[in-house]
Amino acid sequence: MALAHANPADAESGRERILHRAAELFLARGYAETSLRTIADAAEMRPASIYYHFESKDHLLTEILDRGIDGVMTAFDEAEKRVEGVTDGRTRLNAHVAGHMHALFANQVFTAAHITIFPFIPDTVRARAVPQRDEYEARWTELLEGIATQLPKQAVAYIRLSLFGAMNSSLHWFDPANGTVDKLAAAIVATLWNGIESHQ
Amino acid sequence: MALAHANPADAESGRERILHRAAELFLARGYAETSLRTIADAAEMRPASIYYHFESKDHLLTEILDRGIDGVMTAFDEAEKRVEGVTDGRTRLNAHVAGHMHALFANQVFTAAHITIFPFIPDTVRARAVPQRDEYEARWTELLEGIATQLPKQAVAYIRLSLFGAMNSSLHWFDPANGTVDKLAAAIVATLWNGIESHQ
DNA sequence: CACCTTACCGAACGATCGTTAGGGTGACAA
DNA sequence: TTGTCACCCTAACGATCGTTCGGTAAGGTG
Repeated sequence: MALAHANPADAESGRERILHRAAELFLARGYAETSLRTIADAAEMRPASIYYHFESKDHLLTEILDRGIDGVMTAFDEAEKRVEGVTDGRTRLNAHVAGHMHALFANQVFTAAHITIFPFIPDTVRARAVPQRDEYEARWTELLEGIATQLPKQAVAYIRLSLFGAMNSSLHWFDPANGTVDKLAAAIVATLWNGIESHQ
Repeated sequence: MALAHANPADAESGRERILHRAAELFLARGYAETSLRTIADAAEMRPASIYYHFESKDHLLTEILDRGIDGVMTAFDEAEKRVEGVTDGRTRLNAHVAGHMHALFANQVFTAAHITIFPFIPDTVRARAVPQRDEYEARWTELLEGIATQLPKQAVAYIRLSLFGAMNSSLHWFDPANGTVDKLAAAIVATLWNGIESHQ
C-alpha cells in the first residue's frame, strides 16, 4: 500500500490545505459566497473536519486575513533592507511598490484575498483587522513623507491613497504571465512620478 | 386619517424603494451578505412583496447593475458634450474623469454598487454585465488614444487601467463631505499628468 | 498491553435562505 | 354595485447554511 502523502502536492498538512484553498475561493468568489462544504471539497476532506483545525468559519477567515497582512508587512521590511542607505526617493519608492506588488501576486493568495474581500466580511472580523491595516498604512505614510518632504501632509495622504488604488486594483486585471511584476511596479511608479507629460 | 405618502421621502414608489435600498445594502455589505428580508425591511415591506416587482433576487441585482452602467454612460455623454470642440487633452480628460467621479458619488448608488460588488456576484449575472462594461471601457480607450496619440496602444491600455483603479478605489476612502468631487477628479488627473515631480 | 493524541468521518441539528401559493384591500372604471 | 387591477400581505415550502455530536482508525508513549 502506498504511503500517505506519496504525492508531493499532498505534503501540505490538512490545516494548510484548508487555509490555501479557502483563501483562493474567498478571493475568487467572496466570503459569504463560499460555503464550508465547498472549502472542504477543495481541501479533500469533509466539512466537519474543518472544525478540528478552526473554531469557526470566521476564525478561518481571521487567520487568512492575518497572513495577508503579514505578507505585505514582511515585503515592506525586506524592501527597506534592500534600499538601506539609499537616498534617492524614486529608487526607494520603487523598491517598496515592487515589494507590495510581489506580495499581491505571490502564489500564496492571502494578501490578495485580504485586500479583495475586506469590504465584505462580517463586522466583527473586520473590526479586528482594522488596526493591523492602520499600522501598514502608517508605514507607507512615513515612507512617502520622507520622500516628498516639500509636500503638505494632506497631499501625501492623497498620493498614498492613489498609489494604493493603483497597486491594489491591478489585482483585477494584471496577469503576471503577461509581464513581470517588477515592470508593472516600475510603470506604476513612473505614472505617479512622471505622469503622461514626460511620455509625450 | 393621513394620506399615504404624506412624507415626501415616501413618495418613491415601492419598486424604486426596493431598488435604492437594495443598491445601498449591496454596496455596504455585498450581494450574498444581504438577504431579501433585510432589503424588505429597508424598503418597508414584506419579503414576498419584492416578488411582485422582481422575478428573483438575481433579476433585482441585474437591474441595479444596468442602472449603474447607465449612470457612467450618461456621465460620459454629458462630459463629451461639455468639451465638444475642445482640443486640449487635459481639459477633455478632466471633464470625463469628473463625470465618472460624479456618477460614482451621486446619491443614486447604482454605479458605486456596480463597481464594488461586481467581482462577487453570481456567474450568470456577471456574464450578462460584461459586454456593457466592455462598451464603456472601449469609450475610454478611444478617448485616451485620442489624447495620447504618441503613446503605443499598450501604454494607453495601462494608463486606462491605472486611471480606473485610481478613480474607482476612491470609493473606499473619499468622503464627498470633506472635499468636492471636482477637486478629487482634478487631483487624479494631475497625478496622472504631472506626477510628483512637478510638485517638488 | 493500555492509554492518549491527532486527524478525520457520517449524520444530523436549528437557523436562515430564496421563493411560492394564495389571500386581502383600496382605487378606480363600468 | 360589481369587477378589475395594482400592490402588498401571511404562511409556509424545500434547500442550503454553519455547526455539533459521537464516533473511528492510526500512531506514539508508558
